[in-house]
Amino acid sequence: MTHEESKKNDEFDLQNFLPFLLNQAAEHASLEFQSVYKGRYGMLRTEWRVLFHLGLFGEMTAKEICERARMHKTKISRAVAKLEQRRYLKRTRDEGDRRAEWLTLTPTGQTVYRDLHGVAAAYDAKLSGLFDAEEAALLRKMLQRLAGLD
Amino acid sequence: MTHEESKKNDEFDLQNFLPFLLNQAAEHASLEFQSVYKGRYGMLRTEWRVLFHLGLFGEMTAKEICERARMHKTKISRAVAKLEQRRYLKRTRDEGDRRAEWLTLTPTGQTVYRDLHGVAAAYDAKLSGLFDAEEAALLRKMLQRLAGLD
DNA sequence: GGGTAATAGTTGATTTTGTAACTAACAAGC
DNA sequence: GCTTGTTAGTTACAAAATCAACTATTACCC
Repeated sequence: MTHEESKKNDEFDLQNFLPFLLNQAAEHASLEFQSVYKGRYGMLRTEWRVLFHLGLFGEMTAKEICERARMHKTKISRAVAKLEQRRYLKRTRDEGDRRAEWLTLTPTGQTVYRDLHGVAAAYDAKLSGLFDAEEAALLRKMLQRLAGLD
Repeated sequence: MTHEESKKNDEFDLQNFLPFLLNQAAEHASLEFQSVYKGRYGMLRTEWRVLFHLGLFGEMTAKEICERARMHKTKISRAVAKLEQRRYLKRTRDEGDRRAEWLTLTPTGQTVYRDLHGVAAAYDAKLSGLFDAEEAALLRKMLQRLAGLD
């Protein structure tokens, strides 16, 4: 059986398997933007995400970032350490519960955030521009559903 | 400024940033299925993908899998080694070009593939079932576009 | 209040991935 | 047919992700 035949017999092929497709799209969509925060600031994706959360939501604890970003706490812990080391954020112990600490961006961190936020917004617009407005809105809704975010 | 306020002021928020959304959806969608191939056969995602390619397309070289799956050749190389070790596939040198080798599933490999293929198809149907038919078709088309697969 | 369990966050060991350099085989030009 | 360049695939080393165990603190509850 040739490749073409086996493809035809199979109505379920790889190009249509949603987990695979989603992964390909996600990887591809991350690539271009990744080169910006990596290139300009030597940041990892984990670090970018933490920075982005703090920039968007203001003061947060590591635990809150875990939940929102759905990342493991060890990843957060190391990303926070790196961002602190670069003076992008500062930590403040919660005096009410001394296990927790509040994270906020320093002025430097905010500058970096604003820069990257701008790039991100532009890139998002570029991606959205592949579709017309209703399609793009529908896409977001479907992705949120698939991600279990609704 | 409270979290809610800062969210409202920002028309561009994280829940709508496509690379983030895509990533969340992809991770979430992979999770359930991942537990099957991991749990039943102790396979990694890379290995599952190679197995899937060979099952769907028949005989292939590592290079062809690289291109189709968009995975780096070292990942393929290691996944192939693992699958061979478990006797899921066998390699045959191409006598025309002795650098290349053809990979095919063994009967054992085919059995595993058929099992996982069934699970994957069912899971895909479940995910697609979150939307009506046209929406699901549109979603696939949009993801292919985002992935640069069209 | 003392013991047990739970929680926030960190650290260390293991596994997996990514990057570069490598081997072996082929190709092209002269 | 020898040199140079390219390609298929592997291996070695560095970077990063995962998993388990750990510290410090708080909550429960008898």
